[in-house]
Amino acid sequence: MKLTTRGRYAVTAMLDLAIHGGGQPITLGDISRRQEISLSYLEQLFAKLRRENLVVSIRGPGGGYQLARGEAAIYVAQIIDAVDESIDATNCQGKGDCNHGEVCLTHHLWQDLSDQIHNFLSDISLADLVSRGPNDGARVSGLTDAQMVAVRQL
Amino acid sequence: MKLTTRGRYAVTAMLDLAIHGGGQPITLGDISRRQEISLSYLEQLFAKLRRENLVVSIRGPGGGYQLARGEAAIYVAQIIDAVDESIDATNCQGKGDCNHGEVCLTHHLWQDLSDQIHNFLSDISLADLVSRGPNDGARVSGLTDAQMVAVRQL
DNA sequence: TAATTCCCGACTAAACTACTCGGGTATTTT
DNA sequence: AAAATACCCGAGTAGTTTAGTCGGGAATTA
Repeated sequence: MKLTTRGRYAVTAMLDLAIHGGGQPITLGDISRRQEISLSYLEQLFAKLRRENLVVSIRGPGGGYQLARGEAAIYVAQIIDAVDESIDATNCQGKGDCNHGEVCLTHHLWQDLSDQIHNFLSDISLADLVSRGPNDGARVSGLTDAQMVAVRQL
Repeated sequence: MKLTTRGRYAVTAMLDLAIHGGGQPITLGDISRRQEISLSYLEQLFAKLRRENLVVSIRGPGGGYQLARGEAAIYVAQIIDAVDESIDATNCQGKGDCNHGEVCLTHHLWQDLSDQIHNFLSDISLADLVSRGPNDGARVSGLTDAQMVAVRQL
């Protein structure tokens, strides 16, 4: 799990698609203008998003991109994974052939930590982000109050 | 909040310090050997960790680094923040002077998302990571079972 | 005084980011 | 058919970041 500006661009673009695409295809030119991301860069990002079946493309005039499925079924983690190759956390490449046993200890701990962040982002959908609105704060919808309390205490 | 290999190095090194430093100072040479991170690179990381008061240094023979406080009071988010400059999520630099109102919408959404990840990592301490052990899995200690269930369902 | 260890700045190859450029190809409209 | 729209794709690239090296300090201990 890597978390960089590129992932943010992708999430932002997908969010734009979720907000402005009411069943109609949206051109990358529109997204480029609205979000101020270069068109060619968007093309590269959307090539990856398409490969991961997060969007579908329609060519020709009136074409553009659409979400491949409902915005409640597309999760932030999927978007970030699609555009950012994940980093290999172990330097023994998961073979477990570290010289001293304790080295892999920290490797696995980091792996677990990374997994937890991934799980966290795997449950925030585009629909969650859209429904939250721009102004108000730290609430992810789709959670019970009890869950929110637990997360806050985490 | 940025999440890169550099942050992983820092967390790994701090974890090494938590595990091997029983009140005694640990040299960067030891950490370098155990974790296979170059000494000079560690020096750069620890300069930042020291500036953020996460470690204290002792010079001269028998010297080294110690955690600045108990491992239960040092959190993963603090370590990552110390070594990785956080990215500015808005391209209007928080001034809110975006041309079209809807642009800042996605900016703030990302900001909130980033904050949530930060909060998440702000409550995992070195002690949590140490007590989990290397082999077994996805459990962060210090949580009740009810909280774990809630998090899993997130 | 010699060894150890932190401290610090300058430098660098390799990778990554965020683009540009120059072409395609599919589809629709005229 | 021709023109316009829009996706598709690879190559190149300036600037930044990563993960180091190198060389020299300064503090402390034996």
